[in-house]
Amino acid sequence: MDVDGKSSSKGEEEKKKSAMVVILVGAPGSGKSTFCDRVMRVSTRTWVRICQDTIGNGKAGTKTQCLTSAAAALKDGKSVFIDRCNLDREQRADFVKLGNPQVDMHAVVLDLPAKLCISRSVKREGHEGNLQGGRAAAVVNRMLQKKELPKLSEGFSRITFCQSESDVQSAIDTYSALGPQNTLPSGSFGQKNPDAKVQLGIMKFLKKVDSPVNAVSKGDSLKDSVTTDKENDSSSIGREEVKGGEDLAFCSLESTSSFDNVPTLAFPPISTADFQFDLEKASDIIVEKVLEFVTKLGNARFVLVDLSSGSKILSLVRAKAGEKNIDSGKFLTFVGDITRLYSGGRLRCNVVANAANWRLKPEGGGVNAAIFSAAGPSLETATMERAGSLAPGKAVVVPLPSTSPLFCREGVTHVIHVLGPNMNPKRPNFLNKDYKKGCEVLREAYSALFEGFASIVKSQKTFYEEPTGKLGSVQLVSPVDFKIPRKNQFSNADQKTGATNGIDNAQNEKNNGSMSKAWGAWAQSLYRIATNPEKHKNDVMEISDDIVVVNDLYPKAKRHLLVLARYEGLDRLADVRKENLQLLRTMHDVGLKWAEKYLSEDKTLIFRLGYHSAPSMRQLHLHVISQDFDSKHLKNKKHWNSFNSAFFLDSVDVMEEIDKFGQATLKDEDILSMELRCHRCRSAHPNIPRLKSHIGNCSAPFPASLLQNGRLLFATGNGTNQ
DNA sequence: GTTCTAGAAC
DNA sequence: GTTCTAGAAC
Repeated sequence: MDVDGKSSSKGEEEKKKSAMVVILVGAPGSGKSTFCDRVMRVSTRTWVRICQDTIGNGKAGTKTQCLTSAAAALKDGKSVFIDRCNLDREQRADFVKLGNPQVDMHAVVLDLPAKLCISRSVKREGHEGNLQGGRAAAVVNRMLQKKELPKLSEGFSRITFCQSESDVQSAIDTYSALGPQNTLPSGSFGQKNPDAKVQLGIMKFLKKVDSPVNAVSKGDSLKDSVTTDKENDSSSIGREEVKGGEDLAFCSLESTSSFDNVPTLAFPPISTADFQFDLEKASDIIVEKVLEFVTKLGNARFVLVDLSSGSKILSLVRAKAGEKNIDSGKFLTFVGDITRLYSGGRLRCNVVANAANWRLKPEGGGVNAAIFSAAGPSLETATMERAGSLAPGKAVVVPLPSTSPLFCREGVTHVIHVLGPNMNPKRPNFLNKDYKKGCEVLREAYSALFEGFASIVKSQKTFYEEPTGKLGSVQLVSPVDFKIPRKNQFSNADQKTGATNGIDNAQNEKNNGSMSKAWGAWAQSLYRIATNPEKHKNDVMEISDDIVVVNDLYPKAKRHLLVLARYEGLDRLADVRKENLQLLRTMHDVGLKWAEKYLSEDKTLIFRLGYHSAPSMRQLHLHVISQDFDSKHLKNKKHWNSFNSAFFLDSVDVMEEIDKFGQATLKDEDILSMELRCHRCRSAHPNIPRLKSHIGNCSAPFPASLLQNGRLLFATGNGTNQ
């Protein structure tokens, strides 16, 4: 195609305008080629992947060859991926020069853990760059040492940082969704602030913005929504930032305002749309209930959201809230798409309410369909794990999986499904104009919704509050309420009716039900101790608001104790997110304290603190276990390997991983059937009795990896040369 | 998580 | 014959 002529046609002008260069930045094994492949497989845009490893007739070529090919592809109006490491500024500079006012210059940084890149590089066969085997580790390490993360000032209009697999996935989604004419907002997205003193869970998701294709009009969300001074402030800041561009482009703006860290519930008006509930009555109830809970909850915000800018219910509520003098910093009304509050409106809401249907299914339209669609299929799965259906007036809290786009993009950690009364004869549970009953149910629904939100706020207390420091004062066996009180579902069946806290019982039942990963009755004992430690006075060694310490009932070593987390919903490590980091630190500190106590009593002991990748017993628990494994209860392969394979995750590593990536990498249960190896000298043994007799005698030093980073604890003066 | 036990491995 | 594992039941 000849595009050399200056007088290009209008069509070509358009085409050229939307071309872009995406420079991948990442070590070997970071997934650059996969990234390109996956985007190119589904994209409707024409992409050319320039790969230095293959550009020389299938073999490695030169940088100049890459530049020439890239320039040629751009001339053709094609978009280009530069698939080479590009780890330092100098390497990138020549490619950045390919950009011009018609060509967007982007960088996508695959900044994944070195460990992961190395293991991928080592494993891969037939890799185009032929970087395989043991050499890979050295190469990757060397390259990462001179890594220089790209900056907008190098000439990029957009940089996307990916620091976890889920970051990579959302970047792939973003680029895949780009049609031939679409552009992406400018700015730097996804880079975590390395200097942040307190790592807040919400930070993870802030700076990712989807392709604007489906974005709601920013004008609407910013202009019409504002009812409070604070909101006015933040929106005017927002508008300044976006001047000159249609899309939001917050360039690595990490807000330090405490306002952004206030737990916030976004909720749609319940029952007023399809369920045809009277707007006057509904607005009275909303204001009444908000007033009640604003007072109750203290540090939390409520946002009533409606999509249409002329929303009658919103203006009614606004007027009535004004009359009642509701603190405008705690309650606001907002016009916009409830599934895009952050990306579309700069409003951070960690909890979103869904006007659900009784089946808790995505079907129908309105808010329900929109939320299920925006959250992706994982919401449906997570919902079904909690409840199968919902009665009018009830709510169910569903933690949103971190893979959900609503989590990644909008920062939503929980969805609360709520079902209100129905005044529409064509819908189930029609109340036939019975507004006495209707108002009752609507009040109940808002109470249930706000109680659900309150329970989340409470469970994330450590996240929203300043860390309170070490657990100095240990309470000895005094009754302490569980973080989220709930009925004892195991012993008292007739309590199942009449939800005392308004939250539908279905969510409790399902926790324990027949879902894929259900906990058997035998797996509940730790959960029960964490819930009611005062009922287990004989077993409990320490209680605080956050933890309970017990001896393992079947210790697998001379000393083996468990630090239980007293948080509802944290059944195992898989449930742990960044907002629980402080809890992990507390558990670790408590574990250390006990290990030190025992070390002072017996200097031959060595301790290790860690978690099982997939525990058998419900309720997050930290094992504090001495490394003698001298116990009659250690009987089989599973016992041994659960403490002496990668299945056992050291507490120090878990905390680091949660801090960096927001979740821990868990090992599959398969590795529990691995061969039996001594944890010191790594010798293999045919069966448990032979292994046990070996470890009774083996005094070889521990493997180097265990001697690092404080994974093993020795008595002071006992050195680390064990 | 443990206990029990059939049957494989020795 | 004895030892040991692994799967089912709880």
